[in-house]
Amino acid sequence: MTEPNYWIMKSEPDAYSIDDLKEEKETLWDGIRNYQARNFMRSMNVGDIAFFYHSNCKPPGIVGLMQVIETKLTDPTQFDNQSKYFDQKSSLENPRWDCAKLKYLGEFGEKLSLKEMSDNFTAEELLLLRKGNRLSIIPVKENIAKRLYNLLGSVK
DNA sequence: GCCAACGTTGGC
DNA sequence: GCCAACGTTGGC
Repeated sequence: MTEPNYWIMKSEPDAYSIDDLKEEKETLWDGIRNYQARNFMRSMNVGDIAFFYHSNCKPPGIVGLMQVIETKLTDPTQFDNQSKYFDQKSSLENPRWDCAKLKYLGEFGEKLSLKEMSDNFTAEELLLLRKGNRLSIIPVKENIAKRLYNLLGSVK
């Protein structure tokens, strides 16, 4: 077994929160409509670890941990014209968007807020962790993941 | 509401 | 391919 890759995956808790995932146990991470984020998701492997980040809330920060359990799945919402993620330019023969399936691993005792992250990482590292706000999926190097673990403690 | 830091679109 | 205009994300 090779070492897992680490990721930060963002979601607005109003749309989908760690509590939702805890209840469902696993979820299809669909609705990604940014090519760079999609490509990151395509490079995920089963067994990879993802930090669940709550965005657009007070305070924003990392709240829990997930694991990739399935990859290279077609995102069904692109074909659903009732969905806000419907993509007219995508076709069944040549789907444009795909997604991964994630399972719940646990919740951290305390949220690691963006403020605390900025206190513990250099500006350059923080930029990598946030990608200028725009990406909902971000790769995390192993040494950074270890430091996040140290700040977060273990999941419950 | 403001702003930074992008991505996307479309005319040329 | 260039570039202006516009859209999006998300913190503050």
